[in-house]
Amino acid sequence: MKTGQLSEQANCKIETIRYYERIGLLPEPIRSDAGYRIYDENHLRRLSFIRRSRELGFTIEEIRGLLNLVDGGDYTCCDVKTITMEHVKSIRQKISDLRKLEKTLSSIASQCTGDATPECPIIDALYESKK
Amino acid sequence: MKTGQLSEQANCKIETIRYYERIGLLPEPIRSDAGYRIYDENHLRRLSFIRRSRELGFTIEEIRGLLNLVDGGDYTCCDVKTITMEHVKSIRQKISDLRKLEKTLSSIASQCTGDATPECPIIDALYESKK
DNA sequence: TCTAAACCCTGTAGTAACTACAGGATCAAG
DNA sequence: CTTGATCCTGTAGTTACTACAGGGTTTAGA
Repeated sequence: MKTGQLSEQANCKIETIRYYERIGLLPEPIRSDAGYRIYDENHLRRLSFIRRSRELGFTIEEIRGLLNLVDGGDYTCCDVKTITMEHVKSIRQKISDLRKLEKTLSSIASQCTGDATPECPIIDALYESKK
Repeated sequence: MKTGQLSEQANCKIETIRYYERIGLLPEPIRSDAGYRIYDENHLRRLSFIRRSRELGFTIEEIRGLLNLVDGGDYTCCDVKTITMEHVKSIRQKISDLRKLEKTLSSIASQCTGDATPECPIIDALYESKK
C-alpha cells in the first residue's frame, strides 16, 4: 500500500502521515526501489488508532503514552482507564470554562439594544477589568 | 509609564505587550532618550480592552475588528453585537462538541473494569473507526 | 564614585498539531 | 513518448503568546 492508499483508507492527509512518522508515532515503512513508502496492515491499524484517538481529543503525547503501553504489551485495563479518565477530566474542565464564558458574554450582550446607536455596552464592558 | 509598570497595571507580561505592538494592536509609544518605551493612559486603556477581550475568548483578529470599529468612531451597537453573538455561537458549538466527546469517552470507559487485566475495551475502541 | 541589581532593548526560536507549498523524481496510460 | 497523477524532501506558515540570549541603562546602596 502506498501513501496515497493509506491516506484514503485511514482518512488522513498524506502530510499528516509523514508528520506522524517524523515524530515517531508511526514506524518507518519499507521503501520501493524508487524510494516510495510501502505500508502494510499494521500501519493502517496503528494509524487508525492514532486518528481515532485524535478525534476523541487525546493529545499526541497522550497517544504516544497509550501506544507505548500497547507496544510494551504488559499494559493493564487500569493503566489505560487512568489516562482516559484524566482526559475526560480535562474535557469537563474545558466545558465548565466555556460555559462560564458563554454566560458572561450573553449577560453582557443582553444589555445592549443591537440597534444603530453609536454607543454600545459591550465596548464599555470590554474596557472594564473582571470584577 | 515604562513597560514594567504597564505590565503590572494591565496584568500582562512584558513580552506580550511588545507582541501586541509588533502585530499592530497597540500603537507604538514614544521613547525615552535611552530608547525605553513610555506609555500613557490611553495605552493602558487599550491594553486593558485587549486583555479583557482575550479573557472572554475573542481571537486577536476579532479584537482587531472591534478596535477598528472603536477607532473609526462610527460603530453602532448592532455592529458590536453581531461580532459578539458570532463569538458566542462558536463557543456554544465548542461546548456541544466537547459534550459529545465526553459522552463518547465516558461510555467507552464505562465498559472497562479498570483492574489489572492485561486487556482493555478502551484500546479496542480506539482501533475501531467511528460508527 | 563605583558597582551590582533591576530594569529595558532587539531578535530569534519554541510551543501543538498539523497544513501548504516549492522544486523535483517516478509511474501509468494512451 | 508524453502527460498527468502520484510520490519525494525540506521548509515555512498557522495561533497567541513565552522564553531566552546577549546586550545596554538606571538606580540604590557602600
